[in-house]
Amino acid sequence: MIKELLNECLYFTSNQLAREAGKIAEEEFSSIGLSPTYAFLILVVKVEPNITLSDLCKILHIAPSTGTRFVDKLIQKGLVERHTEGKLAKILLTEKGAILHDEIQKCWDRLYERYSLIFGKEEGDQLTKTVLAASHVLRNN
Amino acid sequence: MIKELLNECLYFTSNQLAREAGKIAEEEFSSIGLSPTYAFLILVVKVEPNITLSDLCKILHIAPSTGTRFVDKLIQKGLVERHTEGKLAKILLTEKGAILHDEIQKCWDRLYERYSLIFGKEEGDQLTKTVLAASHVLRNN
DNA sequence: TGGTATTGTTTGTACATACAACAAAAGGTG
DNA sequence: CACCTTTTGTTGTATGTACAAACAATACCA
Repeated sequence: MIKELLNECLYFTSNQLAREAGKIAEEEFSSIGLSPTYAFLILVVKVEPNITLSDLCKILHIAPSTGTRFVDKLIQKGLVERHTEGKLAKILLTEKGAILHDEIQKCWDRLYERYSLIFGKEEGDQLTKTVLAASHVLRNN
Repeated sequence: MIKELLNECLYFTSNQLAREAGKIAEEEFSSIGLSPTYAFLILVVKVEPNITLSDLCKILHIAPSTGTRFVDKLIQKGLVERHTEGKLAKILLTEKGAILHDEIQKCWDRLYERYSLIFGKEEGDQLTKTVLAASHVLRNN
């Protein structure tokens, strides 16, 4: 059957996994009204204040244009600020962003627990490692 | 470091994997001017002519609205036809679509070979199985 | 028989994401 | 110093995808 054939395709299966994982992550982060990638962006900026846009994008594995758009939206929500210095755009949290950070951290912890509950902690960790390793292998062709 | 923490998050890693796998798939399918999911849609319709939209969506794991949009675009390209019967929308290939199907099949085979080359056949297959299983586990909570 | 519930599809709208083109600044080489 | 190249960021535009609402056809039930 065609369905089985599709299930042997990594493009197909990895997209499915990402979408399922995404649904759960969105659920967990919905309480703060941000989707997961935005939340992660704030986590990164909290740890690395004054980070440049390009470094931020590298860490989050998003394209620079995507990074600009995300920052724009978070500025609109009053959660981060952009300080342009020469050609560099440095990002940092506003007070409001700093306050929200704690909530985000909690969501993140809950998300991890939820995955652990579903897969079992050991296996969940193993899965994540496997998936990460695979994406690295692909990136380096 | 924050990067390591993100790498322990399944949402994050699975999205990365999907995007990397997607890049390669898009490369392979670019010769026919379709992105992978459209190509898969044609594969499915070839095997299951007169399939209903909803069955198609189930097999491809996309939302019905997405399916409608995809079919619209493929009709525009003259590759599939939609025959509405009562409340059912049945999809089938046009002649042009049928001709393209062979090319798509070849792209698909090449894609599989390419993943196999990168990961090794055994490990590639294993990875795909693991990823599929994980997405199933998530789907059933 | 008529009314309501269910199912299947489409449309409006929105979002995450990317690429290509551009602008602006920085750095290097003559 | 002046020019070219590289780096960094932003904007225009496009794509894949989804959700919710609207719509349409059918099924069920009193």
